[in-house]
Amino acid sequence: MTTYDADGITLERVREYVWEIPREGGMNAPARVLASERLLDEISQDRTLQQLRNAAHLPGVAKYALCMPDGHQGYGFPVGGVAGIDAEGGCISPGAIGYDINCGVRMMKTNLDYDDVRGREEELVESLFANVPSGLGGGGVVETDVDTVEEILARGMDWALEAGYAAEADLAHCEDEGYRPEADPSKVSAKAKDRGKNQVGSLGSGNHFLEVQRVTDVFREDVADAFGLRENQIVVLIHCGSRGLGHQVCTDYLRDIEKAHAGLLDRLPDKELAAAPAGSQLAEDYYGAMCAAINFAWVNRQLIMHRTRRVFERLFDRSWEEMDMQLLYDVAHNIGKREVHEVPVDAEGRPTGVDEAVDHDKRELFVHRKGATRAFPAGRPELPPAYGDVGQPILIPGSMGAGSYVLRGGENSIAETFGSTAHGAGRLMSRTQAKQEYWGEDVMDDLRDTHEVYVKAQSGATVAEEAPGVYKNVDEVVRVSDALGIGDKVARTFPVCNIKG
DNA sequence: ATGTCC
Repeated sequence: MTTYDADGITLERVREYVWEIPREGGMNAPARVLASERLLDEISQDRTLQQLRNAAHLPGVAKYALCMPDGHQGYGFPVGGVAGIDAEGGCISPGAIGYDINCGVRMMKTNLDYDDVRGREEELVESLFANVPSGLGGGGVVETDVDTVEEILARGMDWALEAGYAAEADLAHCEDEGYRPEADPSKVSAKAKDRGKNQVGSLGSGNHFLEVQRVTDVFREDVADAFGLRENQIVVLIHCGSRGLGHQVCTDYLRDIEKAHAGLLDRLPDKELAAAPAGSQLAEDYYGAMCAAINFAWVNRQLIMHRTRRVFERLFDRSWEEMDMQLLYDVAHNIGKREVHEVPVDAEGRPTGVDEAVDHDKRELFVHRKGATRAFPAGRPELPPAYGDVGQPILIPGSMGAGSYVLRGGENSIAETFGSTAHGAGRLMSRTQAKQEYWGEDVMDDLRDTHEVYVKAQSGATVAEEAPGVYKNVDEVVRVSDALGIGDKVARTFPVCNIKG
């Protein structure tokens, strides 16, 4: 058997690009890493593998805990981690969903070509930067009150439609139609709502951005046609989350769960994995609050897209409808969701690790995707009609120097990964290390001079933190996803201009 | 990711 040794953790090679940490000790299931050896070399440099092994200790983990090809260490649970956990006898863990609840990305199409924007990049980047709120702290497209925040939390994209910031088609092209009906705004703290009220329609900071891109390659012509993508087309990618509101929801519930379920926590290898048992009051309350923060993030991205349409209308002197600025899709990167999957079950019929299975059956799970994208294939009823025959669009932001990818949900994703794939290139180094290696102005000069990419940011430090060199090779991440049949390559894009916090 | 410690 081929094995891979990584500082105390031995992985067994199951087949090409599939590595397994066998079940041992307190693990409730094995763990799997989906990666090439080259990516595994990078993944094993930080605490990702330990965190993945720890995640397999969560009660009710079904089949195996997973790490996607872009995985790196996060708070308690890897970014790029996926766990399907029994929604009846298992648990829900905020750290396995992430602080930035429904951090995600959407792509808006246009009927413009690269030639239409060439020579006007600086005008475009200045206008976007002036009109789309970004950076740490407050300031959004809408600055509102707690009552309106509660409406947004309860109704998601439906609020944006009624308030005149969205078209019907925008709702249809979001995961879950931009609305989680289980949202319970009464379970979101006053402090979280207060942080959110002046951040509706704001990018934030860190790796969040708005990028105008051009399509450079099409790999699957039939799928690209169904998605409405073609070479040289201008598209806009928006990456951001639920800002201070979602962060506060995570903070609030981590604190409460640690206290109320200390017994469960004592049996876990890492305090950061704090989890609420399925069926407990805190599990229900956190789920309702998390769904509300998910709704908030969809509205956030919608308002940024709405403002982007206005900027394009002024610059190109046409209506957004005339420029066919339609939403391709909005995908969540950091969410937990009740989904039914076929899983191994034990003699009592409870979801279990793949080794202990006496049977397989459909069970409701809390699917935790943290830095991972849903990747449902053709035929799934959750997909919008336009994508029902080809699979859902998956958006994989790369870096400012490498470009990004559009994939489609692969045939094997349901069986292999609870219907999931990677969410980006994945960091290679910490933000602190990035700021030691790079200087923002130099990164911007280099991108402009060598790639004709125009960047404008609130802070030079943010540009240094997001320099192309801090990311893994996105081509390699996508190659593995495609080879495993969990997310198939459809098209590639390259930046034209980028604004960030 | 994040009013990067109430």
